[in-house]
Amino acid sequence: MSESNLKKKQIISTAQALFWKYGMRRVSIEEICGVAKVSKMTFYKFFKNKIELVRYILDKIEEESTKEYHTIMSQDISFHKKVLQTIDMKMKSVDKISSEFYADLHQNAIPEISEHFNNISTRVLDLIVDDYKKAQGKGEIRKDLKIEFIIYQLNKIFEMAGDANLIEMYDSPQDLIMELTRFFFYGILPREIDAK
Amino acid sequence: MSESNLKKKQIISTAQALFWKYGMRRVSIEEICGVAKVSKMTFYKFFKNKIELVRYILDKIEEESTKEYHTIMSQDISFHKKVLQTIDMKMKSVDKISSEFYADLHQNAIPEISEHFNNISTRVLDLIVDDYKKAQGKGEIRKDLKIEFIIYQLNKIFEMAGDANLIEMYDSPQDLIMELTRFFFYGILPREIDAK
DNA sequence: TAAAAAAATACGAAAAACGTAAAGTTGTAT
DNA sequence: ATACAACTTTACGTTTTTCGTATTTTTTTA
Repeated sequence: MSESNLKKKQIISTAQALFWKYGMRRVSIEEICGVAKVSKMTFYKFFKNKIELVRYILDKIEEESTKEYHTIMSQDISFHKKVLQTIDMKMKSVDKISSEFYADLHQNAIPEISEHFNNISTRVLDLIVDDYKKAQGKGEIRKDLKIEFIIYQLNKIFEMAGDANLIEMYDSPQDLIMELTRFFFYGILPREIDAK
Repeated sequence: MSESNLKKKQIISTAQALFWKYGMRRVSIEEICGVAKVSKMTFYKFFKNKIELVRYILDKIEEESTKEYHTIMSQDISFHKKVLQTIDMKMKSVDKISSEFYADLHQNAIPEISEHFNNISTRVLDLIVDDYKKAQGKGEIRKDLKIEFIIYQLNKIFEMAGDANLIEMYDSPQDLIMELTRFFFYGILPREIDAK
């Protein structure tokens, strides 16, 4: 009973990571099992097939992402800190939206799933965009930046934070995340403080 | 004779794009033909099989990337401008190194090809890293940034510039590229100039 | 309009992925 | 020690995908 949930979680998290990168069409059940170190039989103990697995993952994402988002944004702290918290929180869980997964859901069109996915992502994104636009209005974000662009960059951070090629450049994944975060805020140019 | 080369180029560039995103294992010949709008027979007119295609692409990359790089860096202009030129030039051709393609070459290990690829990428990267470190020494880049991180971010720019989801946020791909470039240099925070 | 190039169709063979069954392993609680 | 549950391993037949080629039809170009 304690074990069975662990295996299920292994399946889900690796499937999520693989789907994210490659879309679901390109990822086989056998590959998921291989990476998750779970036998095929165990997979079929939990999920009828790949589509059921995707449905499950999407449901999970919907629940988590809306809950997480509201927790962060309802706090009474600066926008800058909220962004940092967003990054920190998302870092712990696997991220929600990837362009590959997204594209696959759109193109392959298992109608029920692709519709479900659209509902989730648009709802969540609308919330975020709204808050960021307010922050931009207050001068907390460069005015000549498109907010949608920022959201996109935020998502990219999580992709990159999981990139093995990048991780191995640093002593720890945490160091990489800090670098990514600083880059997100400041770009590559020296800041006035540094130049001093 | 004029047409045949065009078809070949279509095959190569789409294959390159697909391999880049998904690695070669996940991309079938039929898929390449479909996207490139070329019949399968035409494919086999030019290449014996997938491996031969990959070999051809790698050879092409080696030649192009070293040549391009030297052209840019031998000029007598500021580092900042060289970076802009690098971005501009790479933008025109498909980029060289992608993490997926890279990972696939490493793992699947068709030994001859994977070795060849390693030689190319390390040689090119060493050149770039060297120049960027010099620039950092001169204070043209924030000192607390790892140079390898910058190279990685540069590569990401080209990935993102081809992302359909991002492109459709902007009036033109050029606008997107400019946004990406500004983000690369300045991050999201307001600059002193703007704040004024 | 004839020749060349490419596409479309069709096909058998090979490989990969699917889904299930049965037997073997491991850990664990009694 | 034993019985039980979770999981793995092995094996297998089926379906799907991909491969590579042959043949016919369409398009291009000279």
